[in-house]
Amino acid sequence: MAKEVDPKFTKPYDPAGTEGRIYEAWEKSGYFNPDNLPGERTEPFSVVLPPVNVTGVLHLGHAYEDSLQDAVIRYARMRGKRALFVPGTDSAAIATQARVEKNIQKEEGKSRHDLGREELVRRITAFAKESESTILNQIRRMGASLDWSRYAYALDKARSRAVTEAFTRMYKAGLIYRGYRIVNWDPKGQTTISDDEIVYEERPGKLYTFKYSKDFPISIATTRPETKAGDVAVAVHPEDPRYQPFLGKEYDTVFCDVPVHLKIVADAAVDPSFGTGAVGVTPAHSQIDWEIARRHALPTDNVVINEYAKMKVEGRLNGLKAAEARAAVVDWLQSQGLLEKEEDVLQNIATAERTGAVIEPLPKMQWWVDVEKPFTLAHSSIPGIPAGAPITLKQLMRKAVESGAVAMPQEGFRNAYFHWIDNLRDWCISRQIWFGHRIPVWYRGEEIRVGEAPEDSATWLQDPDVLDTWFSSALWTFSTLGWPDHTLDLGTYHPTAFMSPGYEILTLWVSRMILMAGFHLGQVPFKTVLIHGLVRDKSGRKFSKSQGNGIDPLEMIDKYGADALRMGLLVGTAVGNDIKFDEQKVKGYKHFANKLWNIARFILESAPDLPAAASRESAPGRSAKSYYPSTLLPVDQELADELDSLLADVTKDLEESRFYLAAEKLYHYAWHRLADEILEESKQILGTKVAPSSAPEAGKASRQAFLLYALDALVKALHPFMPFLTEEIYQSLPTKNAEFLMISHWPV
RNA sequence: GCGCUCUUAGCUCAGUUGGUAGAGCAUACCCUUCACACGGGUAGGGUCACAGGUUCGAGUCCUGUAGAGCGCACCA
Repeated sequence: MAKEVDPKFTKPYDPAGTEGRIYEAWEKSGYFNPDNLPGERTEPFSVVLPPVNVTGVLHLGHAYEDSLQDAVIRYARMRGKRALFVPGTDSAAIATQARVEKNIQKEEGKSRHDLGREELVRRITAFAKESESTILNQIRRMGASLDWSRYAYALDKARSRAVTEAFTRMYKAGLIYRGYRIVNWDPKGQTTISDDEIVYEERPGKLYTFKYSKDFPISIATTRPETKAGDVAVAVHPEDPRYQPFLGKEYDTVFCDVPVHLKIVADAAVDPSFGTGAVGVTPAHSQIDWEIARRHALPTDNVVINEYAKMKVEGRLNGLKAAEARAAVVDWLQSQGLLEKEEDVLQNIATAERTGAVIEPLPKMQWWVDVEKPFTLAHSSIPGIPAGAPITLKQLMRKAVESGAVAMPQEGFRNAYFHWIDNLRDWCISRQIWFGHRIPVWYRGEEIRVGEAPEDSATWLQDPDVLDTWFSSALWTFSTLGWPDHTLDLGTYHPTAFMSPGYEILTLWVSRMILMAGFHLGQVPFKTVLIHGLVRDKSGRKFSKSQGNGIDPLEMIDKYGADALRMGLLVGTAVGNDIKFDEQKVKGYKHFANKLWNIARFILESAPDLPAAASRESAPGRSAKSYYPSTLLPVDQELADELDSLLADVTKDLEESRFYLAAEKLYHYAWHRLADEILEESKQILGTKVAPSSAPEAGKASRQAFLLYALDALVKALHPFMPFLTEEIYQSLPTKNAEFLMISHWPV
């Protein structure tokens, strides 16, 4: 009685032999591009892939992000929407340049200055190009249904134009300005970085208490004695009784060969309980001191440390590295009998995220985005931000989320976001590196031009700096859709529907996309943002090259298949929490893939010739009842109802972003309900090779009809999670009536 | 210092609006039976961190405590 089925089902499911073939067929079909999707699709649904750095290879974090967003896109596509998933890569300016520079230094012993700007940029571009194709193919292997015809790269022509335009508009609105201010200087990377690119590290240090000279009346405490050569004042709390007599007095002394002039000032920023309650004010090498100096009209240009973190002063300290200078100053203090105390303390050291170097605050002329300056929007679709009413970028970023225009369903992340905004200062956007979007500003004497290159460009000098890589990334949701042109894509797909970035870039990227989309379009960049966690190793450590605990997603795919990897990453992990990656889990879902494969085999083997009704495409809103109105017996009708209610449940989970639950429920039903119970019971009804059934024909037909329906529905509902396997089964289903499962209708 | 997240079976984690605790892996025993040994069956294993409270009823809500992780600020 067993029917002959496709012989492929007689062997275990073979992901390696299936996935590549299927992805190629999908890609060739053109259905990744919503313009080609069949049927009437009016509702757009777009997701822009967080651009992947061209330096890298695919890691599990990408794999997770791809799985999550691809599941969302595939679900939307099956719901009949114009589903667009836009692929892209980022130049990751500092990271990429640092990496190539390191290679060149190692292999050729040359620095970037030996090569020159043009040659270095040429080399980095070549490296990026090579890296790009590697990573794009890796993303394909995850099964991500990206529309490759809309591929964008951060440094391509269209994106460069968007960057220039964005910069120009913000400059004209007075939101971008050039200013001489204290910045976070990375002595290793030789560039400024923004506050958000700083990583604080706790390190043991020493707190020294001393006097500048024998005659100086006040002792001060510092962890950086070497900077004291640059002091211009001593600040105390205005109400500190100990120092009232000295307020306003000025002193001249020579500190370790360096003449210093010190004024005693009162400033509320000083904590009277810390150290001696008196602060040596070093405006050129401390953010806080800079601000104190500004408040008291003290000189701010007393630079004693240069860009290489070396001393630049008169006398014995000159040319010493900061650490050496510190020792020298301490020696000198001791020899003069000025050192009063030396205590061990734990301090938070600011280091550069990319290079790990200790940040040296320095005053520099840089470009900034003003987050406090009011401006008005010509158009706005963001609730609470009317066009024409003055607003600041800070307020805009807050309102967009507060009003729900950007739905950020996780309360914890919403709070973190608001907290960040409250502490936000102007954003330093210029970087002293060569790879990236060069600042679109030209100088000729006192003249300044912003925007496209002037025609007589030979007489102008372009600003040598490039923009923070996050500046162009911040435009990504709309620069990928054709902005600044008013393209059809931009009108159709922006704001995008959904995005799921990691929490580590909530402030670096998510917030700035909201800023840019708000300013340039009066829109939000996405309607829903679901922040996800970090993929860690089994014991909770971050994956890192130096620790050697990296896991290559491609190796997992080779071993278990992309479907299994996707399930292993998605199931049982609440979005937002960190994921401890467990290979055993992936292995488990490989077994599940095979289980489903065999469920399909069983049902197809025992399937009759297809009842006419079953071949109908499942129009939205149709339940199993409407498929087989005359053939289902009550017992099977009950099974169908049970399945339908599960499908409704799963659909609700997907609508509310509980992917991990939806997938798990389907898994559980398929294995422990359908296979373990219903199929076993069905053997009695349908008969087996050795034990023919004695059940009446009507009972058989009814059960067969249900089983076909169940298989059809399961394969569809699992498709967002396990796209390859389900597509491969679908291609053999008698109920198949679309070219691909990918474009068939969701079973509810 | 301010804030966030987590604490559920040996391990990794689910548990959506409160209704008698779940999965995978691991463990023990049995079964190569006819969709699948990438399988089937059976079993053991949890006072849901702790202490209060709200409720007819709390893993789920509230308050507090402890531990772990993270973010922000301070860091003279």
